Amino acid sequence: MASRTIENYLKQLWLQQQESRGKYVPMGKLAALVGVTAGTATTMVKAIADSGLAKYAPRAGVRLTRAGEQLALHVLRRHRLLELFLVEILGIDWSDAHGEAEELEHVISETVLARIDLLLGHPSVDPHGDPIPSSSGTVEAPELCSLAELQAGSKTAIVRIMDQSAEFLRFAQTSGLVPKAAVVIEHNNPQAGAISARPDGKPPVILSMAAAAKFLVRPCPTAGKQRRKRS
Amino acid sequence: MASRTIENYLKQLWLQQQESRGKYVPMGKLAALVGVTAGTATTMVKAIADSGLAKYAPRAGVRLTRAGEQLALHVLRRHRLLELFLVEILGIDWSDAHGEAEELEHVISETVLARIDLLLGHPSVDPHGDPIPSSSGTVEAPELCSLAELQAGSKTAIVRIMDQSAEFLRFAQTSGLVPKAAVVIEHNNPQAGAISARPDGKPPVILSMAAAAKFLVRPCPTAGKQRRKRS
DNA sequence: TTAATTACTTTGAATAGTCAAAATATTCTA
DNA sequence: TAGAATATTTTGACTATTCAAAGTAATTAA
Repeated sequence: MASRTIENYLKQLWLQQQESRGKYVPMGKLAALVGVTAGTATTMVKAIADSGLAKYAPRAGVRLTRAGEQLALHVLRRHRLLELFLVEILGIDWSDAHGEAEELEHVISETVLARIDLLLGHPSVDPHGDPIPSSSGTVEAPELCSLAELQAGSKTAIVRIMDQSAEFLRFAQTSGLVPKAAVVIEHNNPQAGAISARPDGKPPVILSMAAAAKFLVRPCPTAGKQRRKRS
Repeated sequence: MASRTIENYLKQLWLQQQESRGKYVPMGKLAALVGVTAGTATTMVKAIADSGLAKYAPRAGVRLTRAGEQLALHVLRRHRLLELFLVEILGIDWSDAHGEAEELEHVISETVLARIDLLLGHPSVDPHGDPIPSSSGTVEAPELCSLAELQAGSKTAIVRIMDQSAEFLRFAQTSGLVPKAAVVIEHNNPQAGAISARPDGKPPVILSMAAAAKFLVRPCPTAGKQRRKRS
């Protein structure tokens, strides 16, 4: 099977492809994500491409093949199920779960994974709201908008958080901006470059647009409303 | 810290030293336990000795230093807590738990281990009855005798099983010879080279002396009884 | 006490993964 | 469009771990 190292490259590649809508991922980007030098990434990617898991275009970048995507999704499934397991069953801190899962995802067996999945009741999202790929290697991520896109006065609920760093998650938790939390937008003036959001039963939180964009919510402003607004 | 590989060498070394009462472990033995060639073991052991975790005497063998023992015990603690966790919490088969734990023991963090320990209620033995070293690196294994040493008619209870192989454990389980099971010795004629033991509520099981020796029990024949028998 | 067997060590080579630095492209800027 | 700046690839080297095979020591047997 694929080594730990290769599993990591594939996973990062998949995640990055989501961001960049399937475009070729540049070497420098991949190298940074995996945490190696660009030269190392080039070497590894050529090996990965040789084994049929990715397509490599010199100086353009890399893209996963179907087989590569499948493998990446299996790693991601392990990762996300483990995160949820660590938080729900073992009571590990939300902000630490990601790091712990990074290690475990490469050594957990199918058998153990199946038990975890069962114990958690075949969950569909991890503690950050990220969808858990199915065991057959499919994911559906619903289209969501972010806190930054909501007008003052809107009521919505956090669904997903697009930042796995322990610091950001700690901030999100103490602010009350966790998945399933109800939130009211108090101020959102585009000129100000920041918004104020009030989680249910908590004091309002000021967020830069960049930070607000990391919180995906539902419901969104309706298409109708948006259209009316634009016209 | 120590690599996975080195952790494995140390663990096997510790286990073997228990068997051989602290004597130097010969290279061939260690190599077989770790699953490498003797040449590889020699190379690794020299490196381990250089880092102060073991004492290496060419052509005589290896022995752990105090530091090496400590490290080995931490690995063993992880291993045994994980085994119990896999069986108790995840419902993994008894006979599979050992193999699964072999992998996990090298990647589990102190934090996760502490949660597992807590969840299990700070247990003192793993599913095979092997004692779990404390977090400060101490183990006490009570002196036990084996099924093979009991006379016909004795009643006792299985405490520990000295074989981790999945096949043997499957056999033990289907026979009802599991830790805590009450057992009556029905026949034990030294000339026959085999005994018959009946677990509570199960049909009797025939065991070779070698197999019977793998089941450690309590209570043992009393010293008094033994003396009387010998005289 | 020599010879044979067995155990152990050494040597040379291989693999996976990595980095630093040099060489090459590409893109951006003026 | 000629540099300059930036990104990528290549090269050479290094670490950790392994094996096979050759060499060496110790033990056993005759």
